[in-house]
Amino acid sequence: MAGEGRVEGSGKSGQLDFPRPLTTVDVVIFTILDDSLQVLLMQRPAGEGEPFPLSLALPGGFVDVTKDRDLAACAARKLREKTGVTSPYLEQLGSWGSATRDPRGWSATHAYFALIPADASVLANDARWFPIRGGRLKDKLAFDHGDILATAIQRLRNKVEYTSLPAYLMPAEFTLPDLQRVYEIVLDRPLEKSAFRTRILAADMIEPVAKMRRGPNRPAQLYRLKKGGEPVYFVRTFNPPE
Amino acid sequence: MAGEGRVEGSGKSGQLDFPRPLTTVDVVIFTILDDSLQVLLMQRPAGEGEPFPLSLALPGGFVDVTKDRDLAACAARKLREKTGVTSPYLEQLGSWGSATRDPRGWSATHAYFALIPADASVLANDARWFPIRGGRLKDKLAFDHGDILATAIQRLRNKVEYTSLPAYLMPAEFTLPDLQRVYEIVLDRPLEKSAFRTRILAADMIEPVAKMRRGPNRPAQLYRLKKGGEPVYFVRTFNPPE
DNA sequence: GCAATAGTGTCTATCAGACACTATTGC
DNA sequence: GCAATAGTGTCTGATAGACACTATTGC
Repeated sequence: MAGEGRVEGSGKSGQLDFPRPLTTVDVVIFTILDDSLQVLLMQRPAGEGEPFPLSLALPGGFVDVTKDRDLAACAARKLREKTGVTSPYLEQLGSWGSATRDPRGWSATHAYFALIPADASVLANDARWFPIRGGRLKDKLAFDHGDILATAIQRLRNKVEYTSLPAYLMPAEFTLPDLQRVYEIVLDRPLEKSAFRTRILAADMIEPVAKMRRGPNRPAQLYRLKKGGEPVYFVRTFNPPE
Repeated sequence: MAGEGRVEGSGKSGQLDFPRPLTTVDVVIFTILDDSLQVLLMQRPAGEGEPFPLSLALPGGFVDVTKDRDLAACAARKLREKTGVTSPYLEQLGSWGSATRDPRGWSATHAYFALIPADASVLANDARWFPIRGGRLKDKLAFDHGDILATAIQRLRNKVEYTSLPAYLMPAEFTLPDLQRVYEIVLDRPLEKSAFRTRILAADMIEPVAKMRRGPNRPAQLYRLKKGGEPVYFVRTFNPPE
């Protein structure tokens, strides 16, 4: 079998002379597009010996020990290569490793999840957005990427209940109803306008700009994210369960 | 230098013919002992070529691709080898990987954290409990284990605000004041007795056993964890911040 | 004026915090 | 009775939910 993963004997130290698992990084990249939550997926290559040829998969790949200083840099590089985005919200999601998840051998992936505004990205040729409907993706994914994506969706939904994360999905300027709509898309349920506004404004995370969005109705105040970038944690979730 | 980490050429597939990072798993094991939160640490071996000889470190080590089916099994094995505990609360904490964290080369560790009752453990010879005072450990640790431990403490404290995690630190039978004391130790602040009892009982996570703890005062009802094992999430944290 | 959306106010329910109060044991 | 700890009740404050109400635009 190809790629046994035993390191070259070092002579001196027997310590390191044993098979090493493969090490990869995958990134779950979310955005809001067409009024729904979408995730960036790629098609696997079709080359000889490639696992899951032509299947859909999360963007990711092997850690390059010559290019990547650390795991977060590796994830940021993959995000940049696929979307051109350089300063996203990027959070570690967890790691998945087992003897069987990759047919090439024992492998472990470090998964990250990123939130970006759709209008800030220029996609690579082999990458496309796929909508998440009803909290799930229709397509099957390569490896255990379906599990990783499900975990990412769950983490996102959970955090949206009590944090300002959706702010990172917004364009530079947005209105409060825009932001509420994004919360509702991610949570897949309507929120109370009054409670929503009170909470967001109390959190002191956004500031008004001297512009209004005009339309066929009353104009809405435009806001932008305050500097700082740290997500805000609310003290209560939006809805007591049941 | 020893342990370059380049895999043996496979001939067929050039894909896998590049250096692989080292892959390890470390476990942050907490318990309550002597009325304080404690973490299990080991002394690093002193052998030739060993990094951080004789320093304190988290229990952990390389993934054994022949013994470990997956990362969680590897973490459970290390916990079992050091404490004898077989069914702890075990949660993934995150992963740390960089070119510089291990002098032997690019390495990535998958960190877990475990909660066990002190009375259920029989420590390995080279392992000892170390108290965490004021939310920190006095000693410096090997590698980046200080960072990992700090993250684990923060995660534990954060989750204790709104979950039933401390229940996994308790012996089989305990009273409500016992449990409250453990919450207070982890959070390092006193809690209101009345609110605490209301919340815990409403969470339906423990059940009374037909016994009381007697002492030089009013006896206290003994409880045990209900079957199921899943931690309970409360809808509000204990204390609104400030 | 009317439709449409932005934004506010008012009432209620829930639950943590504070704290006083009662209960049950050993001595 | 007294000390000590277990356990309960009562009031207040913060905030989400529900929902009605006002505000400002285009047509």
